[in-house]
Amino acid sequence: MTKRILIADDHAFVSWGVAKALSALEDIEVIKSVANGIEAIIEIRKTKPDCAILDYNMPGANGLEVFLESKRWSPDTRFVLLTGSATTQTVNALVDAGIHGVALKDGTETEIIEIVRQVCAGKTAIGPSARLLMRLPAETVAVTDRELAVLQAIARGHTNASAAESLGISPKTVDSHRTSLMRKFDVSTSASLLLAAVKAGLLDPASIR
Amino acid sequence: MTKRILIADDHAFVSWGVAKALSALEDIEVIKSVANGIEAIIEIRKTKPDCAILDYNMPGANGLEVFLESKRWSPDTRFVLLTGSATTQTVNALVDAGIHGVALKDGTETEIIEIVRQVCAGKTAIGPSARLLMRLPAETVAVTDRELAVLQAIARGHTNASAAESLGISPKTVDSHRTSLMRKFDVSTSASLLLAAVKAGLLDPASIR
DNA sequence: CGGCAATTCAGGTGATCGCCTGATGGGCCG
DNA sequence: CGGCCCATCAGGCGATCACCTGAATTGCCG
Repeated sequence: MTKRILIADDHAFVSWGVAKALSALEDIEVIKSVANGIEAIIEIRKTKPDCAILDYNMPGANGLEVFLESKRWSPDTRFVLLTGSATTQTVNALVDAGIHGVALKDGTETEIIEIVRQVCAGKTAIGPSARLLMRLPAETVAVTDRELAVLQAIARGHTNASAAESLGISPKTVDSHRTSLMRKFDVSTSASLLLAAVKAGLLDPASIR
Repeated sequence: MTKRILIADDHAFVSWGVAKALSALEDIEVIKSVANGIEAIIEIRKTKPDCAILDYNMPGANGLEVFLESKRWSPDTRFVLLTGSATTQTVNALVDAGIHGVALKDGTETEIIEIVRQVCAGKTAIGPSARLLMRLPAETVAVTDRELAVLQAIARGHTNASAAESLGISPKTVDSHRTSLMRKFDVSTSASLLLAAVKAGLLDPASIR
């Protein structure tokens, strides 16, 4: 029985290469390639493929969002994350959300093919390189909602006082959260706190402002 | 006459996909694929290909470093940058350095093929998407050597005083440079200064510490 | 129900920052 | 040679930060 596969990746080379690789297999047919998250959700809902290969970084919606939304509309579709820049947090979030397979783009082409096959066969498959990421000293800093809000306010250039105003709370509360964050990240200045947050994947420099 | 091409990319899918695409052409032969910068330099020096396709982000040495080093040993080789995450600064640096072609990975496969063909033919080719990047409001903030040193010190968590000590200058001098930087970046806190520097490509969060 | 964590806020203190003016010397360029 | 920029440093001042203790409220989980 031929498996119908959808590929969602905004990098033409990757989707093209993967499509070529998978098309060479007899029991697999690539029915669609899309280049952004929104389109991926729409197409998965419409075509209900047996398997969807998702990039994480896509315009419109990221891999996690596509996965969560799409599986509501196409519960029988199995999902493989194929990402180039995966952090421990990203992989963990995807696995926690129940994704069926994870592969990194720096793996070999046989690696992803094998993962897709296994996932299509109903198994769960985490690629060796992705598994390595998960084993890493989790370095997971638990940040609460309000702490994150304060973090983003500081990133926008706010002082304690102006951040307080924009969040509608007392400057002292902002101070509390900021101090708490600095303790968690083991830094002693707001400046290096931001850098640490960027490194931890909590802040995206490009998306501020 | 068949062109001998080398591909350097640490993403297996990309190098594999590009190799497949180029191999389909009659007058092109992919003689080698490498996955890191050091290996790229060695192989280019050894094989002296007609054309080398370089990723920017690679372990060992980045695309710019590979280009600068390799052209000394193989002056007749023509170089194409193929990158997924290009900033205005990156592209400009490469073009300034005299690279022959620039293509982004989010382009179509025909785009890169066309660029490689043109570069092999002796022309200079900048892909449409890369050209778009260069047209962007250059947003180039000129930073002096000492300012950059101060910036990195702050990024490492130093205060004015401790940064001064590590640089062997007066705290007041550090203060001057930091103030000057904040003026240039149009921010009013050290924290958002760091974020702005990251956005501008002057700091790499991953490489601090 | 009782502990626990998150969130909120207060008061206080010393260190540091952000920014100002102003000065000195070196290097480059027309 | 006279600007001009860079790097160096000084003094000073008000705002802000970094960090402390302590405390009230809420909601969740066992």
